[in-house]
Amino acid sequence: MPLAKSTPNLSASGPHAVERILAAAKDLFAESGFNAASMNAIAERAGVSKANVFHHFKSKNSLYLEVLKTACNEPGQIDQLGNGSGTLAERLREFSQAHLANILRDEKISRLIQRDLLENGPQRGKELAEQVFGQNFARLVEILRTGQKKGELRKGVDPAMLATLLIGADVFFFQSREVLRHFPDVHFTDTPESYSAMLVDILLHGILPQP
Amino acid sequence: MPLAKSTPNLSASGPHAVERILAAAKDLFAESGFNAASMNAIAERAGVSKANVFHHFKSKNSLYLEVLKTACNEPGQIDQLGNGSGTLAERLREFSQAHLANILRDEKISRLIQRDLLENGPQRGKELAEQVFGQNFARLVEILRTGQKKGELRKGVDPAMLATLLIGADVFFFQSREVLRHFPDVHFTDTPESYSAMLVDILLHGILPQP
DNA sequence: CGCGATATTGACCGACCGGTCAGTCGATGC
DNA sequence: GCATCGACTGACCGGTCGGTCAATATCGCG
Repeated sequence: MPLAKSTPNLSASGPHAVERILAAAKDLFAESGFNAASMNAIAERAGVSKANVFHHFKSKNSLYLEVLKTACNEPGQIDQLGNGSGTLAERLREFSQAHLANILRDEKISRLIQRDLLENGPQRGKELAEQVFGQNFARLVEILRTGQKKGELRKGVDPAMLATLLIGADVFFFQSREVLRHFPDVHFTDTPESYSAMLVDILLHGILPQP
Repeated sequence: MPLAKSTPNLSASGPHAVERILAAAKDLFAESGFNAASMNAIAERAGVSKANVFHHFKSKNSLYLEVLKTACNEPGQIDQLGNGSGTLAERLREFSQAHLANILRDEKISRLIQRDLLENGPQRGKELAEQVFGQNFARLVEILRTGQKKGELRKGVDPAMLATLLIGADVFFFQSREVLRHFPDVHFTDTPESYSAMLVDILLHGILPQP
């Protein structure tokens, strides 16, 4: 047995108990939801006793909130908006691809948030809007708005609507892949890049002939 | 006490027990999900004993499946695609508005399906694709494809992608209203018609200036 | 009326839930 | 050596879960 500094835990390997509990809780909450993920299961996966979980977190709900908080602050959730150079078309393509890749990479966190919003309704919706998504959404809208003032964007387009469409298309792709996959006409479920590319192409040029 | 025909039930008023159980189960499953909706609560809301629920449905899961089946076959879920007259623009506008209105009107069913897909994953995704959404999606794609052959639609556009975008935008609006509502830049959360209108406008003409 | 079938019920079961509690263990400071 | 403290544990609590069962109420039918 290797000697970690002060060998604080004897049950399972790796990091300290609190981190293992948080990791196990994140997995189980994301897989099964709040109710279906039992404290017994979380403790077992973390390699500690259930009582120890309650020693570190005063209740199941506080553990859940802690998981949510740390999950939302993980690196990778902050979207690279690509404020930098390039035409609007290039930047949008870049953003859409990066955004969709983020969602797919942190699938657990995405499912966690999706579940939370579904179960906790409007009240949680406000919290998520203000504390998690608000800043990034506002930044995206601002970028689009300045692009519109510089003439890169049509006058009649509402920047907030365009931002909603960009994000919503990715979110819908994420959570409906398993349905879309079985439609014979759909060929992009396994290549998110091509989905992003087609999305931005339609948004840029529209669907009417003769641009 | 009024004399209904043959007065089959003495507990609660209205339709027979089975229908009341199905209605109560639909409500509770949609509100709370499969696990959180207890058979006790369903029986209580239906005005019967829990044992009676198990008399009519052999298990909680079979009751759930029955609810899903009847819910998906309810009138109003079959989208009016507006095969009829009018330009492509008019028909798309019509379809998008009707589709979004359908989702919002049958909110319980929409939440039910959303929950089911989230909890039962890929396996249920296949069932939903084949038995519930497949026909309507294929019809929408077919309409778009014929429109493309008649030159109403740009060549480079993938009809399946456009259909996904049309449906996905509405679904995302439905399930993210409570978040979007709290973004100061967003003004369309209370007027789905304007959302649909802006959506179709962007899809038709794109976002670049000078069409 | 009586009789079989069906609808309905309250009492009950084992399993599991979130949460508590008394107490053990090992490190630290004096 | 010894008191103290946080990490940790197994046993246990009241309560709820899905599901069962024997008994009763009500029905359609001859």
